[in-house]
Amino acid sequence: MDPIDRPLTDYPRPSVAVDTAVLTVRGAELYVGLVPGRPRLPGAFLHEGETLAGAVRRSLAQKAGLEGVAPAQLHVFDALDRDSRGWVLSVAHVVVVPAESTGALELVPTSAATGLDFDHDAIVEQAARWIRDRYVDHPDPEHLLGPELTLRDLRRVHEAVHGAALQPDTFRRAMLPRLEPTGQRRRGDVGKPAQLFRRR
Amino acid sequence: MDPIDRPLTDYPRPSVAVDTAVLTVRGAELYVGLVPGRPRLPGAFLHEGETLAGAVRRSLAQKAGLEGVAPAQLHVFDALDRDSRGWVLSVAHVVVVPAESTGALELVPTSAATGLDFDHDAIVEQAARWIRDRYVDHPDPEHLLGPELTLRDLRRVHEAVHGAALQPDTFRRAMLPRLEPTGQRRRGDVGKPAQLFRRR
DNA sequence: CGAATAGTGTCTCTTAGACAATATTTA
DNA sequence: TAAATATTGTCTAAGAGACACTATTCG
Repeated sequence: MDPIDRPLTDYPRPSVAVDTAVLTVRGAELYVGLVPGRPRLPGAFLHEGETLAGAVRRSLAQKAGLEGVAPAQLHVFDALDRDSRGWVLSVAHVVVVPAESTGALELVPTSAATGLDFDHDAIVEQAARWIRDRYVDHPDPEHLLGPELTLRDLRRVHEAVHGAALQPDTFRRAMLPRLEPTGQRRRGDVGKPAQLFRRR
Repeated sequence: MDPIDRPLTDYPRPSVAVDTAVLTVRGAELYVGLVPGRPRLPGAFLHEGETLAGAVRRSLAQKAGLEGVAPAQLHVFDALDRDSRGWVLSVAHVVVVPAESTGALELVPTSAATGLDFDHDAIVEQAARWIRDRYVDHPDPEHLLGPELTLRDLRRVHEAVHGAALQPDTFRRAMLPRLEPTGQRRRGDVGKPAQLFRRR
């Protein structure tokens, strides 16, 4: 009999956890949310009848009061000694939320999120790389901004995600083909009012 | 007590499997290796005390006689109904081997590898995307070719991976900065002998 | 008006892509 | 010599990046 067709009960099974890097942009920096008072990302064990994304949503709802997130998978961490309590695989996830919606999490700049429990340093690093890749080609794929945005708003987000200053004129020309002008302008600030755009 | 700190025994655990797309290039096409006589990728259940990469290596050694591969993770498939035998997560992997080293696997062009068991169609698709991304910027990151190669060899590989013809001159100029000339030429074929290069 | 921000013109440099020409081998 | 392949020259078009200039608002 082919091994893959043997009954499932023949095998001891690992515990499977999810751990999630909740990312957001505030000011000019990329932040990650930690469990209040602890140097670790929010996580939970996968329950029977639940998907991985479901476990992520449950853990974020419980630990941070966050609802309606869309988790993306990063990597499975499987080092045999990664958890002193036993055999635990962790499926790392990333979730991106607007700055107002970080719930009870403690925000720390990703660059300062080191010395975390388990292999959570590596998860933060992978999550930062993941969001950087996402924002190379698209204006705001994770909806960090509301539906109407100016090029300045957008550039601030990209600068925080990218971790470097961007030239306003080059950035504008790169993003314009992917934006829809609303015909409106944002008034009230000093300076020439900026056009408002929608994501295309 | 924080849920993540409860004893592990409180939770029912899933079975965890690995399933691997073994990719290679033969002629002008990208192939994937299937279990002989079955419409599925080689796979196995994760055993206690074993890493995921270890399980991949074990399954490929057992089912195909393949040794010394370096598996890369793609994605965890976790649909609740993906396996009729019960609760099974599958961690999809990809492995790239030279055309001579495909062991006992049955090679099928990736474009023709549809209608496979479980969610293996999706794994093949992701594996093909993965290798395409790997070969965009590097001459031969997965060592599909031997240590000494001509630009023609390299272009054939890229054409197979990319699934499209490439211009010899443009390709040459794109790859040259990433290659080390050996000073040797390959003789014996018709036409001007081509320079031999090494990966830099 | 002056400061601040938005937006455009334009120049340079690099690169991709294509076509053509030259170079060197085998049969 | 003819056919085949390697390699280089060169032109064009597109795009990134930088700098300077103009436009429009608030205080």
